[in-house]
Amino acid sequence: MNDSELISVLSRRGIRPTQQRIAVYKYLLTHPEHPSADTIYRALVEEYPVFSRTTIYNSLGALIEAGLVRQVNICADEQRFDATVTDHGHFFCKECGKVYDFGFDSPAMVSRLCPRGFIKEQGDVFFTGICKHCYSF
Amino acid sequence: MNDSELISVLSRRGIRPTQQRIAVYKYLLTHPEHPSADTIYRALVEEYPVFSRTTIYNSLGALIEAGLVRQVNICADEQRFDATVTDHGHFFCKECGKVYDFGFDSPAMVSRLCPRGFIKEQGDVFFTGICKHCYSF
DNA sequence: GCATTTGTTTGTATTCATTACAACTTTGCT
DNA sequence: AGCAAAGTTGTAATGAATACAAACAAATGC
Repeated sequence: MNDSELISVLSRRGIRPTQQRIAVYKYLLTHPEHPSADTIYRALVEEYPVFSRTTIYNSLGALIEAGLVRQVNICADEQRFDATVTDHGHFFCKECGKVYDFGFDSPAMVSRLCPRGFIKEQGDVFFTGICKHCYSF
Repeated sequence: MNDSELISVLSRRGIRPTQQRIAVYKYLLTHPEHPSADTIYRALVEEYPVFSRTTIYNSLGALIEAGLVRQVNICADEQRFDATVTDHGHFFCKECGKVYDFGFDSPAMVSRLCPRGFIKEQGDVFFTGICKHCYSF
């Protein structure tokens, strides 16, 4: 996705396509490893020397509000963020700290877990354990 | 579960059944609404005036290590704790803020979602939305 | 074009959950 | 009893997230 496409995506969602928001969104799109606010900040401050931590949080807030980004509550110590908003699961490796995405064979299955009468807006499946790569040792 | 039963449960899990750990565990067993560390602290300090916040965290850590308690990453701002360790889901109502537990029709279904080669230690299904009671209005 | 207002960014100060640490206490064992 | 190991306590430190006010930019009205 190039910059003009990003601008139109943000505009269509009703938020002003500022340089900072575009940079944050672009970073999330190109780094699907669920970075923390701090990770995003460290990366972007290299590229744009004047970039405030607060702006990271503000931009993430605006993007979440607009439905373009999701918050992932997978680690206890810090929030992680994810530009993939379609239903998918997360696997957190206790060993290497990475968060892996995985799809569902049948997405409807997950919705079927939701109890009757409860209106589901967002669903997440979280697993914690040892990832494929760390288990080899 | 009375105190002597609690003592034997803790002992069997390999942790010393101290008064404080028993108190924390008993609180979680009798309060299934997923309290935070602070909520537990405030409640227990009433009963046992000398009770440190650090002890709450230490006890929770020991109980989690022993597999008797689970950490629930429901809110971004604070950890919640849960003495129900069998696989179950959580529904967070945006309206009333309550966290509902729900079981699965077929628990194996959840494990089947875990990607191949990844060693699952803990699984959690988490829905956000509007609960049955808030939807009625 | 210029002034006004509205929204955004920035940097610093603050909040607050959690952790680190060292002194003290309790428990288990011989 | 006496000793070592484990647990508890309170305070201090950490660090992610938020509040806030000043500076800045962009949109609107004239």
